[in-house]
Amino acid sequence: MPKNKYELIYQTIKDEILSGVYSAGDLLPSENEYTARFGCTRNTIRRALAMLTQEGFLLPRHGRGVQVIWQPQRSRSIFSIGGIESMKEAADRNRMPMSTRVITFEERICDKTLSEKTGFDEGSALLYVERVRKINGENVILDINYFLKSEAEGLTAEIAAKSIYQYLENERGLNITTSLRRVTAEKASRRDFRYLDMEDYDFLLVITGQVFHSGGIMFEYTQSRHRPDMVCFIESAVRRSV
Amino acid sequence: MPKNKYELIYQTIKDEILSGVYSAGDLLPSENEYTARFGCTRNTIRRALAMLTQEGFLLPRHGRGVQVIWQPQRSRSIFSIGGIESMKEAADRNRMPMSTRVITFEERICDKTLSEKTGFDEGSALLYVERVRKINGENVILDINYFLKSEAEGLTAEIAAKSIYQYLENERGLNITTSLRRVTAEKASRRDFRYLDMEDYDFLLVITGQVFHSGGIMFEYTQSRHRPDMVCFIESAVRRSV
DNA sequence: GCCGATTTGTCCGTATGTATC
DNA sequence: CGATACATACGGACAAATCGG
Repeated sequence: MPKNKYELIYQTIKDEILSGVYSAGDLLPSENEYTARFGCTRNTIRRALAMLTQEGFLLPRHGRGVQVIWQPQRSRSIFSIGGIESMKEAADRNRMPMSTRVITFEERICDKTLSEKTGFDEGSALLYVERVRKINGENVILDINYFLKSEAEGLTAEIAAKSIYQYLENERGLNITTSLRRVTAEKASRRDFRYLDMEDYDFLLVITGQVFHSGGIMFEYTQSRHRPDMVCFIESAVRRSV
Repeated sequence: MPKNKYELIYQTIKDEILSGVYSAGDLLPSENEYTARFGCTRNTIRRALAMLTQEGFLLPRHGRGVQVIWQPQRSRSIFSIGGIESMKEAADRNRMPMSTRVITFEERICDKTLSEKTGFDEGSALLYVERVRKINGENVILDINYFLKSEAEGLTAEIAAKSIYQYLENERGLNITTSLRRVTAEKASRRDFRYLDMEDYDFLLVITGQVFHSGGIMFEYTQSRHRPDMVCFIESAVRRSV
């Protein structure tokens, strides 16, 4: 349940777009019409519309109106990398049956090499977790995570099999905020072949990232290794003045 | 040269972060201090800071301040996929010598298969362009573009060798606005092997996208095929309420 | 081509809420 | 508890692009 007005408006309009109230190419009602409908100022409407624009749903045009964009690919998407979303949330969102198997759950101390790779301080106590994601009966994703142990206290292999984010947010009250992500393609390792159903692929789409919580410290380094036919999306890209 | 106040402030603060005026973990001056410095309202400051947050430079925390985030990966980055940027712009930004060779430049009519793949209407006249990007002496990127011919009138192979975006924006007055992008890993095709220096790789990182201009119509379908060691970035990802 | 209405874009000033210290 | 700092929201003004008459 959205608490803020702009979130409510954002969700309402987004639902209307997704349910097909407007078709592609249509102009949305004007901002002034929305202010009347939602009983707020243009600023608040504009904030909600800006979020939808950022996600690639809308194309606002000066003097004309705001157009809904046709998006052939969105329907086929499974995981988006524009937002932070746990695997469980993504699977739920797409109504896909997904199961998780924890293959490693152990403590590690951050050495120099690992520190340079992950950004954790040398000597930090970390939790190392490897999980295999099975979707539609196939093992297609290998997730590798390093958590800062001091921040993820109480995390167990049982919880990791369900949803770590849900535990951290609901039980521990952590607030996941922001992350940086890097996308690469990599040759599959022996470990990838061992745990994933690679079919005839010998490479992977790898998404690496750092996650910060609202306490301000980086508490997770994550790597998600996807079989290439598991497509990932950036919801939108916006051109800045150059 | 930024025309708007918020762009100027955004650039100024961004430059300060990049030049190391603040180090990682530091708190930025408060919004009120910035309003005094730039002579504007908090709204305008907040807009500039929001852009930097979106790009992953900042972590604002309620009641505390705005922290600069440490980013080990950014320094090694070449191309970002959070924004729309021409290859030439990215190369310039990173001060890397890049050259472009046009290997195909021809007209095609959109058939049913192509229409489903690209989203162009069946029967549309398209311009098909293939270009190889050489960076540091190596052919590492194969760019494949379909332009809507009616919108890219006057485009020539000579222009394609320099910068298509520059031509479209400056000469034709088109305004590139928004796009949707998809990231996959793909097996290299014979064409990839033929034109790229693949070393011992046999797969590519592929970024596919649709580009709209301010006229509201999709006028470009683009595919950028990168040798895997050419890393790409998403500048940031933000967690929404779930 | 001009004018006025509409619509989005930018910016201002202010008030209040809420988390942190 | 008060001071500070970010978060949300209000209301208004003017600019700039578009469109119909």
